[in-house]
Amino acid sequence: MEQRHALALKDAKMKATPKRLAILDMLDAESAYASPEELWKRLRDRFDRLGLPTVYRNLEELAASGVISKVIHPNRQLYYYFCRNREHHHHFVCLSCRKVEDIPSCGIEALEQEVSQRIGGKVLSHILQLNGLCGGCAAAGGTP
Amino acid sequence: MEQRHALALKDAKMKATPKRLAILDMLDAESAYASPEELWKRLRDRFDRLGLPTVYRNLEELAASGVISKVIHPNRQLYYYFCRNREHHHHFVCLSCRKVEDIPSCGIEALEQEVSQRIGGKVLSHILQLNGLCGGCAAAGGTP
DNA sequence: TCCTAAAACGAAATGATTTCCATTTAGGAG
DNA sequence: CTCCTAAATGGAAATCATTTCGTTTTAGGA
Repeated sequence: MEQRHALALKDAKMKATPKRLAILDMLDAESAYASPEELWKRLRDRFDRLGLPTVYRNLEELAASGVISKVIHPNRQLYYYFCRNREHHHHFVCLSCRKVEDIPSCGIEALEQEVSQRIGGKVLSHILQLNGLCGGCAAAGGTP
Repeated sequence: MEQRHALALKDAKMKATPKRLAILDMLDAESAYASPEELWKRLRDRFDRLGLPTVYRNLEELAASGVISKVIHPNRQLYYYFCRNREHHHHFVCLSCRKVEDIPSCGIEALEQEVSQRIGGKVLSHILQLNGLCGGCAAAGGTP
């Protein structure tokens, strides 16, 4: 697995430092999104020195390279998610337990086309995310 | 126009205070999204006293009532937009000049259905927004 | 093995947003 | 029209997630 991540970093032209790999590994081991501080707290005992800014920086760089994805959260804090799916897709995120599920197809390319034409401009990106409660949390009467 | 806004506030069970109405009027006069601080600066000369927290509070309450909408911005700051369109719809926002255009139909209801079924949970909300450059900004070589 | 650009440190700064509580006000009741 | 109360506001201060800074360390190609 580390090998896989090291290669992903090489593709992104980022150095495969131990801390960067550890961050990736930790995110990869979850099916939920995590905040920089949470990851930092969990990684601290694996390194005698690990700065919170390092975690922030790495997560941001990894997201910029497309290795991980950002989650849009109502509280507007930063959360990241490691996603094996390399195809263009979107996410359903559970606001209670933070589980993330892929939404494989979105018909947005067509919409982008149409909107570009109509406004005569250029669509650079789109945001599509479904928020809700996963099966378990809904059954348990969870709240966002 | 103020009458229209006062009614909208009554519908939302919010008092029609002068400042609240002024905030709504100012947003309504724009075809672009605005930040709390920008609105505050522009409204300050119309009131001898106007606190920035009041602007933040009002914008948040108005958005919660659905009278105005929030814009999701890459810089993660708060922006708001007044939208006459009372139907469910989404927005194209120009990252350069901040112009907002409606995207009338989204096929997301179907997607919500499908995802709810698949995960056995509940989709509470969805985010869909197209980011880009409007016709004018794209022609002028604008940057996000 | 060296060298250099990239990465990490951690203390400190930042700055948008929120909180607090005292004061004012809108608007329904009488 | 006048009262009354819940809602709204002011303004200073706090919050706190995130970023910056200058220095030190390190990965990895030469």
